[in-house]
Amino acid sequence: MPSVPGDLNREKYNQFALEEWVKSFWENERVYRLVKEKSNRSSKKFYFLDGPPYASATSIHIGTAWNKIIKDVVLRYKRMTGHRVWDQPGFDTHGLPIEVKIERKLGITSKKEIVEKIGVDKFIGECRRFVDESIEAMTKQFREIGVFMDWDNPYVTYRDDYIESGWWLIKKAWEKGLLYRGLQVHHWCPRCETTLADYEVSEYRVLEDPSIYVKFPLKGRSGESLLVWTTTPWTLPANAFVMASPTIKYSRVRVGGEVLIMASSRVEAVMKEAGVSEYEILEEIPGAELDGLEYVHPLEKLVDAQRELAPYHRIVMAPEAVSAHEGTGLVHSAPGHGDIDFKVNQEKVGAPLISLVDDTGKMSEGAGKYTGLYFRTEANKAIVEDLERMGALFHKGKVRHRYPVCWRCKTPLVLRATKQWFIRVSALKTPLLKEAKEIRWQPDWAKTRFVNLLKEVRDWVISRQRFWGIPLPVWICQSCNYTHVVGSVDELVEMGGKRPENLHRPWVDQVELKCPKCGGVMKRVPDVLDVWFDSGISFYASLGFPRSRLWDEMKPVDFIVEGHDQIRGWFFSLLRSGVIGFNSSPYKSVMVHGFALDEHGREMHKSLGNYVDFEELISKVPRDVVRLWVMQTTVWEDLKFSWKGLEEMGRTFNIIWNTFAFASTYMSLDKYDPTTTRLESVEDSLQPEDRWLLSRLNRLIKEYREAMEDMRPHDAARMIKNFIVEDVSHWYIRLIRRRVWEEEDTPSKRAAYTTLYITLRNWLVLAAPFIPFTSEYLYQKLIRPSETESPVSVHLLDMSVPDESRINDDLESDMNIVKRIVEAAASARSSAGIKLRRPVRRIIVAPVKPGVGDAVKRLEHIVREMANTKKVEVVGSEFFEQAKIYDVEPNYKELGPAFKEITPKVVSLIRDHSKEVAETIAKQGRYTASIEGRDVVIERAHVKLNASYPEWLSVKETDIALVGVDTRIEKEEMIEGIAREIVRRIQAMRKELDLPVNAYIEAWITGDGIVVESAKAMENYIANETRSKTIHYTEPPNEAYTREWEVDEGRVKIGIRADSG
RNA sequence: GGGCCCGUAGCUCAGCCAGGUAGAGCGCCCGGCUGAUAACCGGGCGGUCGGGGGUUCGAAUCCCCCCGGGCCCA
Repeated sequence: MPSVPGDLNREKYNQFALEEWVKSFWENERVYRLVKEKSNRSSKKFYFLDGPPYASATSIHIGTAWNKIIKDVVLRYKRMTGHRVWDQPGFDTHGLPIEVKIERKLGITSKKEIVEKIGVDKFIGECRRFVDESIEAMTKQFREIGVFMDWDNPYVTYRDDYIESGWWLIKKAWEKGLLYRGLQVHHWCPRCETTLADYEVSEYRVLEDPSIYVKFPLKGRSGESLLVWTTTPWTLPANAFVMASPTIKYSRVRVGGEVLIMASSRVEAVMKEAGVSEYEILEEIPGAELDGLEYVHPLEKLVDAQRELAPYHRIVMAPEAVSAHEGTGLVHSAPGHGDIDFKVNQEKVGAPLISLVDDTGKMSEGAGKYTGLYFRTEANKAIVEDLERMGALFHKGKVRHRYPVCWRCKTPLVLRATKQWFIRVSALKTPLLKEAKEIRWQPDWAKTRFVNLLKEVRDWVISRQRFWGIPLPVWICQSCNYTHVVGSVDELVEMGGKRPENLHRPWVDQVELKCPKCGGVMKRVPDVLDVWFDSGISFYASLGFPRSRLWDEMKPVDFIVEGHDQIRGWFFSLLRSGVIGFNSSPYKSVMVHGFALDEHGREMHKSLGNYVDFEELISKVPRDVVRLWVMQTTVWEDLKFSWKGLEEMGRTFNIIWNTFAFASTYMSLDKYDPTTTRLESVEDSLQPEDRWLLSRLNRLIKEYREAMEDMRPHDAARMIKNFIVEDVSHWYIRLIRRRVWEEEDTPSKRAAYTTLYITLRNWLVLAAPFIPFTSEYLYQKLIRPSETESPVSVHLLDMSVPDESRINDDLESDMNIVKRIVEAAASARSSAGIKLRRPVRRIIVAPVKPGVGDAVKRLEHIVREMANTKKVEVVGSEFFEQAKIYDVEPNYKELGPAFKEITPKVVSLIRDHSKEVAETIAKQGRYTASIEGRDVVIERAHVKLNASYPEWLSVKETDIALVGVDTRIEKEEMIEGIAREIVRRIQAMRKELDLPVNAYIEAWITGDGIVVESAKAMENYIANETRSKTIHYTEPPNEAYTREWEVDEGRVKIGIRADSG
């Protein structure tokens, strides 16, 4: 078997090039297919369902990339732990946003133009082409960042089989009595000519509207009117009644020759706004007394529809609709144009539901003289003019307020009553709640949010009056109105229809069925489904249910993960569909991720100029760097994008590379073969640091797996990063350097190699889900050449399993202590100005916490090596107490009152005997002396006591120990120190010459006496460290590479030359 | 207006669930180490833990209110 190669040593590190190499490697070796085949042979199923991104972009958002990276990490982990992973990606393809994009592209602005100018068939074709292009572009980018999913077989919601699966659920809802057609007030976009669901009404603009106060004369009370405020004059023609609150006080106010009724709390403000200063409050009356008062509508004669509404013109008690802080406390109600109006009418009035605005926003038949005028502009103007002319206007002003606009085309919306199709989700509240509570949520609060939403669940308007969507499969008989819901294409044929060439409009609209009741012609209702319906059925529709029975085998979905906006969105629509269709939740566990925001925590938008383009990102930052960086942020919290953060992560990759390059360099030099040197065979030679690293490794494997199982991938990501950087690179490799440099093939060196090799190999396996490119590369370069039997790709390995018997808490705790002692020693050396290169005689440790002394004794060799000391002494803290030098200064404030007139003499005494006084007070608390025959007792409080350590002892005090460095350098230490200075310089020169690490040289050393003397005394050491065959103490020849150096003790001239022999 | 989340050093973030002397990395300054070194080690500078109140011997952590940001709703 070949040994570990040294490729990584020779190669210059370039993460971009590395990833390109891996990309072609994966293609050439068909790695994804191999991974998939291995996974398919596993027995435990893992049904992952991809939340389909909306296919309307040519470039993905950073958040979308993060989303897929999370999924990829989880799926890779699951495959490596022996799961049969379902990894089909999906795309959401229908809906208004795409229609609007296509309209723009075609240069049209209305539904009418789609039908008459373009043709629905061509329009649908354009939508489909656009979607296909988007899918292709997005797929390319997902692949680019290393996402291993089945990209050749995504589920796509516009396909006929998917649509057919959708029909199945509508039919199911119908059979359960959950599907109904109803008249309800909803926001409507007059440009898109479709109804919008509540959640689609999400954008508001500040717009100017009229703010008018209208007089509604009371019946039978001449000169007395209700004062009504509105900002939507166009709704006045559809007025049915006026709402007031029984708990508000109202006033009869005399203005000029008439009396107006309004809320008492509003009189002052309204009069001020109207510019009326002369008015008189005649009487205050409780709101309840207004109940039932009848009025005459000022537009009654101009609007046909008012004939139907006139019988309902009275005051209705509706506190839920009335505010005492706005308007007049009397609210005009048009049940066909207001949500709350509709409700109050339904519950308390029962007036006919009349909307006087048509699909395109024009006043409809029934609006009398206003028919044909556009609601917010022309109609408003005409109505206000008429009111003014007939003296029904008390005041006319303007208001700027937030008004809802269409989320796609920004057209101001109109509230109107239309006939729509609903699913009675409100009837499913109990099962929805029950199912939601069975689901495992990460984090916990997502469940809280979800349950809160479910408690307020409302019926779902599923119909849209558009084209690019799943057609509503409802056919109605033109003669007898018999309604039938079709659940499949076969059923169409059974009902006498023809199989359409495509299930979209317009083809499906042409399918006519024969009425089973009367034999008449049945036609499809023209609506399509809300696009949220599409993704909500993906759990079974992506598997081809009900035509395929795969769903029965796979159910339920084991895992889904999306952003927290999807709690209300996809997580909810999936559950809703699951309960409608199968009476149960379709998924078992949910992970929620955050939003990708900009540096300042604001949303990234092209319009805000803070948008980071995906292509730009991966051209600047290597893929794995992006992956590990996004994965280390707490998954359910928002991700603040940061170029600086990415750059920092790039440096981590440099450390990873260096670590593997180190292993590659020395293992190859020593022809280390991991297949012949197993851990068991070096067991007896394992040093404490080796056992420590193996303990850390196995703890890592254990905790990593726990984090992954608990849906905390960010913890796992941080663990692998910290382990390789802190434990392996910063500590272990520093510890084993000496062992690795040994010339001979010692058991200790073998043990170090084996420990390091096992560690790096396992680390690659753990890292593989997160940084698939880098782990693959390092696996190919370091592991596979020697382990020739191992799989083609790192992604075909099984996830590491911890050997818990290797986890040693005591050893890890000892090592932690020793690390801190070494740190303290370094600090003490630093303050004494002694370089680490210079050996010191001894380091003295006085533990202040239990266990410290033992740890230092057990790992003494590490302290010696890392702190560069000949001896480590563990002593009691009295050592430092006794070594302390005390000094005092007189404290006049206390001395004066105590000693009065002899104070100056006491001060002199303290000054003259400061050392003695200080020490005595420090140890005994007081100092006694005699001044002019008088006994004097100097107390602790009489002086300022200072303690310090003597020159020869530099001390660092920590909470676990006092660590002292004996700074007295004898000749022996000096010689050794100088020798190390020389070695260090020869090494630097070797490197400058770019000599191979194992090349031999010849060296010349001349210079000041003590320097050369030291070199001679340490000749063996120097020769060994620098691979010098011979060392001459003469002037170097001309052909040698020569430099002059200065060390503390003098000058030295060094020459080196590669040894030819 | 409501539900949920976030706010810790100049920057990026741990720590909070299970209260016990405020941490890491980056950046800046000084020093050291170095044949894995664009690495690393020591020291220094840097904090009203968003603000206020409460519980407690003790609060970044638990409770209440407020401010700023996010998501979802009204």
